[in-house]
Amino acid sequence: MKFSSLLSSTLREVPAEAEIPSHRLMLRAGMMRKVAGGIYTYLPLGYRVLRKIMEIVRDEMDQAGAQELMLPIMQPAELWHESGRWNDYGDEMFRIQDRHGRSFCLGPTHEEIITDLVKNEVRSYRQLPLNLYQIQNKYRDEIRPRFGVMRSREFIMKDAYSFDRDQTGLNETYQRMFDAYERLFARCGLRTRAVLADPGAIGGNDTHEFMVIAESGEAEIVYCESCDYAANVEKAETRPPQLANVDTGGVPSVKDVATPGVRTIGELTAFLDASPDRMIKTLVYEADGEPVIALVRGDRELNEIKLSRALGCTLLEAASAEVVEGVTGAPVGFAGPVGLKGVRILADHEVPAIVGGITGANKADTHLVNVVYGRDFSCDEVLDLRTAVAGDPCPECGGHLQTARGIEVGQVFKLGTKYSESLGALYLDESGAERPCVMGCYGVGVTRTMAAVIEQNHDDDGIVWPVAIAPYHVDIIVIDTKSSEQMEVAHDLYESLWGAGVEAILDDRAERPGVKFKDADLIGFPIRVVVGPKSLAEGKVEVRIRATRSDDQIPLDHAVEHVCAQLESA
RNA sequence: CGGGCUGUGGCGCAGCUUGGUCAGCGCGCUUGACUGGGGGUCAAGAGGCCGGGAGUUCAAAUCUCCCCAGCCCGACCA
Repeated sequence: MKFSSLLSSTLREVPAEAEIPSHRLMLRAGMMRKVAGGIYTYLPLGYRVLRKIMEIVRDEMDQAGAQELMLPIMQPAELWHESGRWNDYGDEMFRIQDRHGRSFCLGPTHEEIITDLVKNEVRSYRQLPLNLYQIQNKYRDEIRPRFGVMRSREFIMKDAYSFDRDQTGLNETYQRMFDAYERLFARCGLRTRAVLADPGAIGGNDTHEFMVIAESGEAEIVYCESCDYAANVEKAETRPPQLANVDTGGVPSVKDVATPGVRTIGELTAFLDASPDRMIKTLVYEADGEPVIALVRGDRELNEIKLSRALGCTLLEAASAEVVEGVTGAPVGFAGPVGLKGVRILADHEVPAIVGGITGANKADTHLVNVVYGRDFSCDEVLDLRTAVAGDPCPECGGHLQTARGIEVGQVFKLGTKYSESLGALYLDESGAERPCVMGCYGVGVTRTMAAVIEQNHDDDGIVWPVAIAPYHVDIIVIDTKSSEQMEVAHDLYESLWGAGVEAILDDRAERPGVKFKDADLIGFPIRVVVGPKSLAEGKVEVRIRATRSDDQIPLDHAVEHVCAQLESA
């Protein structure tokens, strides 16, 4: 490829909308262009990177025993009605109608389609296990697309679905896919960490997310400094406190305190000069339309995912002011558990350990002090409801938990039989009994992986591509394109490199050297070979490694060999 | 969807408060010259229904209303 004919213009200035390094660099280096919010065109250089990632993914999937196929993007609504997700999936699904008014969606994921396929194709236990995957565009109408390709409305995803005879089979498949994911991301040049996660809307039980630790990550994870425990904060468990050590015997009886206009924990802390860990934060929610109350210690955050799992509800939202007033009889800001009737109350396991608590009195401008769990109020359930924070004890080993931000590049799920049962993916076992397939599903965000690689591999000058997914391995820069000698040497080198299996691009543009150097750094080719008068006078070319910025003068007849060796060792 | 903000040549922006030399700057692009090892210099150019519509006015990029698009902060998720 000659640079002069490549469709790629680098930008000197950063487009205003780009916030994070990967987004800025993908635009500046001419990897992609925005078409609309969360929708991008991939230019030739960017698409070469994506193709390489996809090839690595294919290779690992094939080795893990998965078979590639291609499912439709446009999917009939009927299948989604069968699984119940036409309604459950909500506004995030793009829905369209054909000329007859029949409803379809643009696939946000493909459990329905694949399960329907297996239902029709698989009859016998002899056909199992089966692991099927595809690499395709996915469509999700994100509330807020952002960070370029990190959260976009159209993105490339590898999705795999496994069908096993039983849980044991699924466990084996899951482990095989887990291992394949670790290899696949490593081959892309990423350092990832697998963390426990919440299954969310897709359903199922066990699930791990593959996280790239990065400042710009949207997910927060906790990990233990002493053991292997790592989890998304959505999921991360907290240890219950030692209630045996709690003595509430000496607490005087409950008392009203006038707190005019004091509504928030912060205001209350200041007003009463009391520490927030003595407050009982009382939150009113609506779970599938039913009001419920959740209690956490004043200095803690309620984890809504834990709460909705505990309640088994699909829609959980903070209650409106009217509902709060209806439930508590007081304006927002003065809710408390004492004396509340006719509403389900769930408390975080730290709440019973609060000695002499402070909470709302369910009366305007009034709070209660000296509140004790068991004596002054009770709950329907006491369980883990709060969000884990740095410094918490590890739920596995009791060690110290740390927090970090991560970009989720992949996820593996044990789905179980949710979809095979609702969609009828059944098989006959050895004894002739009909049984549902036990399913797993496995996703890799291909476009997001590309961005994550840039987040982990860039410097002030631009991208530093790992060799495995670089758009080209080598950029050959001709200093003076009017010099026929330099052009000839560069062309020969170009041909020899391709002959040796090295992907080279020849920068034959009539630009000044500085422009070419800047572009080479920005685009991030792993190796740059400069053909210029200085070295050529000694029969040499200059070989520079992007990652280390090290320069070597190499005799012309050793150049190909040297470059190959450098690529090998990188 | 709520809150904050922005839309002016491909990109980054000024102009708007106080309507009238107001169609401007830098980068990029084209042509030529000089240059030639880290985004060079000079000269000459091309390129804009000032996001769209309606209004106010003698006069609108500038004021008013509506709409659209985008960005940031929050509630959803790979």
